Amino acid sequence: MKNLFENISLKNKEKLFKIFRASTVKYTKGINIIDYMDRTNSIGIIDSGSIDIVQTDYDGNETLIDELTTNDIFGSTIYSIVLSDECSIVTKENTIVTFIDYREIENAEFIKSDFYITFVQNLLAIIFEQMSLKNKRIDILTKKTIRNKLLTYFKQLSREQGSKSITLPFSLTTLARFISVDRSAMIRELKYLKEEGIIDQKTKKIRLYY
Amino acid sequence: MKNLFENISLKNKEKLFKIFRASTVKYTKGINIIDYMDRTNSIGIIDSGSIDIVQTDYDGNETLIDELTTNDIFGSTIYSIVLSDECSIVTKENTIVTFIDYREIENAEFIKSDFYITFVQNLLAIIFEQMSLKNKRIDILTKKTIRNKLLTYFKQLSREQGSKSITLPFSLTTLARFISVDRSAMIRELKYLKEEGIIDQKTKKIRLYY
DNA sequence: ATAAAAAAGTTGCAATTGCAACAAATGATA
DNA sequence: TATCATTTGTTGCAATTGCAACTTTTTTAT
Repeated sequence: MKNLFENISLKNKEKLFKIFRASTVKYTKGINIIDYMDRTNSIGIIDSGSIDIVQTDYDGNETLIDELTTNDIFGSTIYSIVLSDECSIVTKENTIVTFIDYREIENAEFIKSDFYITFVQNLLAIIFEQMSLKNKRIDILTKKTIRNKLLTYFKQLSREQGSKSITLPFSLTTLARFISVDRSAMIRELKYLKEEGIIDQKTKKIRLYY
Repeated sequence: MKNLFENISLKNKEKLFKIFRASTVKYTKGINIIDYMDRTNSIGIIDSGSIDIVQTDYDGNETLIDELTTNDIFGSTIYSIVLSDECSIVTKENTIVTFIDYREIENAEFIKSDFYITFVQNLLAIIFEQMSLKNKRIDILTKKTIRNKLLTYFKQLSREQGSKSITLPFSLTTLARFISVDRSAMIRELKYLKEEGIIDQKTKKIRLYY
């Protein structure tokens, strides 16, 4: 997967940091990043680690909006909800984030230098990748039954991993949150799929017979 | 909303078209675009009109993957499913699409010219907008009840339109597809929300009391 | 190695939803 | 303005799902 500063020398990376008023920040586990960032014009790119985007309702209920990992992007431009008060961005582990000031993409002084163009192209590539991920998730979420959500997800993984035998990239608990269904209901549905001989499953190892 | 060729002169637009091997194509209603496009390296941007992205299963079932309108972007880079055989892109009305060869973003000869940079920035702005839309839709789709899906969507609209009195941008039938629930069940839920005094609704006009 | 924490798996039950099959209202078109 | 098409609205019913309240297994940390 592409890195934001791929093919850019350390020296030029430093220049870019100046242009974009960028900063790289290390957070420990359980920090609410939003307290530390300029809410309006920054986008953050995760260099390593992972974060949750959590929305808290008026009555205290917490909804997991998104879980982000390496190379994922967040910021008010992308998550319009972040602008609102109810939202928090919490690190799940030690996490390194690079913030850039989005406005500077439009008025940088080094705009015609090679490294600037490389940077914008890297950013574009990352965002395309992100778009693809979002579309895949929407493809799953629009399915009306847990069964179809699971089968859609498995098919995606099967295509990516090039095999009918796939390995889940995360726990079943996380999968349930990803496809936004009740965990116990999801495991029940997995049981049915096994009983009907449509799949074989043992924790994260799944074989598809369809 | 930004246009891909905003602030670019007609002359430079033509140059960009050459660089990106771009072409603008007009389709009449009901055409499957995918038959006409380079499947692997093009992205299409809708200048006007609208299209459906439809997936056809082995047993002939059609699933609406997405409905795209002006400035929406599609292509194998974004919709990985498009690569697969089961997917078709069908115009819903007379539609104008601009195709660009994505690879050329990386090796264009006019890479340091102003119009090239303007173009890439326009593209970036459109994609950020798209990302935001996708995130909003995911925010809705991850809610577990029709009621919460509706209320989440209404809240989004309310924020956008800056009022507790909102107007749906499309029909209730389309809304049901957008939030991916059964239409009759959705209308039933709207009825309950009205009975409980949480909203007022009459076709596309909705007033929020929460 | 063992305690603690997280994940996996089960089940009963009530609530929600999708589906089917309608009727009524609204909009478009010739 | 008559007709056709689309959208809106209704309801019964069966299937699916979420929720709660567990037990068991696996993983992590000291």
